[in-house]
Amino acid sequence: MSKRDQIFSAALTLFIENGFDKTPTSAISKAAGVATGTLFHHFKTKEDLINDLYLEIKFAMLEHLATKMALASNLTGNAETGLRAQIKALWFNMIEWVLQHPEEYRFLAQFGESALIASNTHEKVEQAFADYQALFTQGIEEGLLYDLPMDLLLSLTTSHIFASCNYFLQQPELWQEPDMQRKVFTSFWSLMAKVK
Amino acid sequence: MSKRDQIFSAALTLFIENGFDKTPTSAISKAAGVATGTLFHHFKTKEDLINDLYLEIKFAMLEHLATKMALASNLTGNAETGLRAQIKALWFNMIEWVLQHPEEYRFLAQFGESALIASNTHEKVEQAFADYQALFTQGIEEGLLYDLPMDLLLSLTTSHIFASCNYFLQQPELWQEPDMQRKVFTSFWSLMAKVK
DNA sequence: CCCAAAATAGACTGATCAGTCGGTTTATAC
DNA sequence: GTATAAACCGACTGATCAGTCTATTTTGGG
Repeated sequence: MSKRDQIFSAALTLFIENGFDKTPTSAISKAAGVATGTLFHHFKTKEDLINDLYLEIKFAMLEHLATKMALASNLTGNAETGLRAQIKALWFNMIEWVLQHPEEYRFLAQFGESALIASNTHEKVEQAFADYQALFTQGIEEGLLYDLPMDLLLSLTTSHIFASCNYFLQQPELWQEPDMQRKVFTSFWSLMAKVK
Repeated sequence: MSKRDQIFSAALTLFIENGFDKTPTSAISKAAGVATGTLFHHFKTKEDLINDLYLEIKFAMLEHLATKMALASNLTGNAETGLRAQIKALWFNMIEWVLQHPEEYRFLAQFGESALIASNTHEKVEQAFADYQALFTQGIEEGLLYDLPMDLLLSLTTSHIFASCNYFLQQPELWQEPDMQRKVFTSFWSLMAKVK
C-alpha cells in the first residue's frame, strides 16, 4: 500500500470516528505511519485531502457497479434485459457494495452533505454517474415510471437506497433473511414505477 | 427576541453557510450583536450550542406538526379519518414546514448525520417523534403497509420526504404545479402501502 | 554509476480560537 | 430601597494545529 493510500485509510477511519475538525492532520499522519510533510506533499491542504478521499470512494463504488453490471449483461448475453431487471441489478449491487464497505459508506453519509465537499467535487461525481441516469430517462419516456422531474426521481431512488443501507448496516443479518430483499425491492420499485 | 434567540439565529445562518468548524464563536457573537461572554453564559460550549440548536429546530417542527394535525382532525370532527389520510397529512405538513423554513431544513440536512450531534440529542428527538411512529405500527398490523421492520419503514418514508424537500427547496415553483403534489404523494404512499 | 526529480521526514511557527475571568448592568424579590 | 441573582460585557490567554521549510532518502532514466 502506497503512503498515499495509507493516508487515505487512516483519514477515513479518523474522520468518521471523530469528525473532520476533531481530527488533526498530526493524528492522521501518525496513524498512517507517515510524517506531516509527506501528508502535505500529497495533498495541498486538509480540505483537499477530504475532497480527494470523497472522490476516491465515489469512484470505487462506481467501478464496482460498472464491473457487476457488465458482468450481469454478459451472463444473459444481452444488455437489454428489461429496464426493471437493470434497475434491480443497480439497486442490488449498490447495497451489496455498501454492506461490504461500511466505513466508506459512513464517510459518504456523514460528509456528503457537509460544506466540506466542494461543489466542484460534487460536479465530478455527478458526471461520472450520468450513465445510470439514462436508465431512468428511458423509463420515464416509455411511460413505465412516474412522470416526475428527472432530478427528483433520482433523488427519491438514491435516498431509498441510502435509507436501506443505513438500516442493514446496523442489522446485517436481516438483509439475508428470506424474502427481505424481495420486499425491500418491491418498496423501491413501487416508489417509481406506475405498475407493480 | 431574547439574546439567546439572537445567538440561535446567527449561529443557524453561519453554520449552514460556512460549516461548524469554519464558524468561530466570535463570528457568532458578533453577528448576534452580543459579547463572547454572553454566548458562553447561555451555552457551556460551542458543541452545546449546536446540539441545543438542533433540538430547538426539531421541536419547532414537531410543534408545527402537532398543531396542524390536531387542526385537521378537528375539522373532520374525527381523529380516525383513515390511516392513509393521516399519513398524507403528516407528509404534507412536513414538506410545507420545510418549504417555509429553508434554513432550518438545511441545518438539519447538513448536521443531522454529523458526529457533532450527540447520541443523547438524537435520543431526545426520537422520543418526541414516537407518537407518529404509532401510525405506521398500526398500518403494518392492519396489513395495509408492507411487512417491513418498523425502523426500516420509518427510515424509508422520512428519507423520501427529505429527498422531496431537497428538490422543492431548489425549485419551489414546481411544488405548486398542478398534479405535482398528487404525483409525489403517490410515489410516497406506494413505497410503503401494499395497494395503490 | 550519476544525476535530477519525486518522495519522505519532522521540527517549527504564526495565526486562530474556545473558553475564562473580573467586572458592570439589569431584573427580581422582599 | 436594597439585596441578590441572573444576564451581560469584552479583553485576554493557553493550547492547538494547518501548513512551511530545510534537509535527507529513494527512485528511475540514461
